[in-house]
Amino acid sequence: MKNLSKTSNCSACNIGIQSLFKNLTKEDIELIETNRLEVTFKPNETIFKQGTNASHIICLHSGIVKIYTESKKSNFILELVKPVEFVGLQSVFGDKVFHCTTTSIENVSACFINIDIIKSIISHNNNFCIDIINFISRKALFITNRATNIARKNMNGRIADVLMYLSNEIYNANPFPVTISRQDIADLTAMSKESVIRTLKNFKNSGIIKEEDKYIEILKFDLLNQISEHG
Amino acid sequence: MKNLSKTSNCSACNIGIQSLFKNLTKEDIELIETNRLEVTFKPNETIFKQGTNASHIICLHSGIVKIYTESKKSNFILELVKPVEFVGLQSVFGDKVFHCTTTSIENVSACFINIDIIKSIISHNNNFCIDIINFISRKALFITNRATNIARKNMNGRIADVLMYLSNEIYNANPFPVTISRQDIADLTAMSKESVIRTLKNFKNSGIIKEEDKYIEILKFDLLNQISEHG
DNA sequence: TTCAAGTATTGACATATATCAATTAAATAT
DNA sequence: ATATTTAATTGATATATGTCAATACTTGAA
Repeated sequence: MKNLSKTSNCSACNIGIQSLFKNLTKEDIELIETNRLEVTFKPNETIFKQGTNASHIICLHSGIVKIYTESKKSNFILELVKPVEFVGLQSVFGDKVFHCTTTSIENVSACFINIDIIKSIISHNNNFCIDIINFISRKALFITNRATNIARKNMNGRIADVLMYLSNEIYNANPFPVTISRQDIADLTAMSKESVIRTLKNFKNSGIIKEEDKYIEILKFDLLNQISEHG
Repeated sequence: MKNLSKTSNCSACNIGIQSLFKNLTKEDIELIETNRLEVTFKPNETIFKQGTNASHIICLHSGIVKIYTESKKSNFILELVKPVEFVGLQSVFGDKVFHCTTTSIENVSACFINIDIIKSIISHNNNFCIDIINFISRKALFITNRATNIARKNMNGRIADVLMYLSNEIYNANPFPVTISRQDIADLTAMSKESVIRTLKNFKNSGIIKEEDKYIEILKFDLLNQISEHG
């Protein structure tokens, strides 16, 4: 974890209509700009640790992170997050303690923003407030879907889900680079890594996917969708 | 589903420091008061249906409801909700469509509040806004824990969890009345109902719980906790 | 280039959990 | 009170998934 001089600015991050910053005033942005802390991480470094005080959120600037709950036995990855996106809001507002650990999967750069700054903007900027409500609501629905799919689907269905998730929502590519490990996929699907490997092998043998040079390509999207639905 | 004349008022519901109404002005409460629709349900009636438009939230006034995702194969109950509590906020703000079905378990009375009313209050009452952020954040963390526990624990652990959940958070009693079916417990724990029955039987035989006249009593709380942690 | 350490793969086997069918008990309607 | 439906229980069996141990493959360090 290395603290660098600022290589970016908030306005540059504030892209796309879905940004949480879209209703900030110039002064709000300035406030964040002067109070943020830009930090870089190499792969596999801990950004937030489950159980610690939630005093900051991050704005993920580059690189993918995983968010997971830890235990002695195993980890369960709730979601992968790609830039530009915020991490930690639920914990900050829900319990002041992080319920999950956040770890870099690739080289990551992120801005730490003290929660008091966010709260002070919330207290006078109503539109920002509404944006946060929408953001956290969408997170809640996402986790609802995750819970349901884990509870209901068999291994084939869960692997089908994770493949589409990686292609459609995380890497936005097909073929997509496999920068996560088999263990990560296991932790995403609540399976053992051996079962992940076997299921992927079956999918390859059935011509549903292809893997080459650390890239996976989805060949039969419809079939994958069907497997996701019916196991 | 029967539409009654109003038998309650919002101020009476607005009890306890954790209420979502605690920062509403007199005028805000009045606005809700005049626009709410009080409705009663017998057991097993649908209040919100998954997939339909999320135009209202409810304030649950009496009786317990279950919130679950449906599919051909099976249902997965995300949570039980007891009064006084709000239902539907995540869906309203996250996607405008209900991701879950809400069904009465007992006799239920609830007020339907149009989302436009809520939004109009949000737009001028910043403290209410913050209360909603906190509320939805806590929901998100709750589901996070549910997902994690389902993903990680074996049948014994999941049944231990559900027993403590019912006693500590839903019925607030020990012994507590079993107003939900074995199938409901199965849908809460992502198990088959036969496995639920067998696991409960084991717990009874081990003297961990006792069941009499539709009441379950937890006898060995520490042991149950241990089972929840270590399977 | 070789070595060491981690990661991926495979096969054999154990086990947890679901499914199916039959029976009993409880709730509801007639 | 009796019949009918629904829910709970039980046992036998099938199946999905995990575990363990051995081997191969990558990757980065020396």
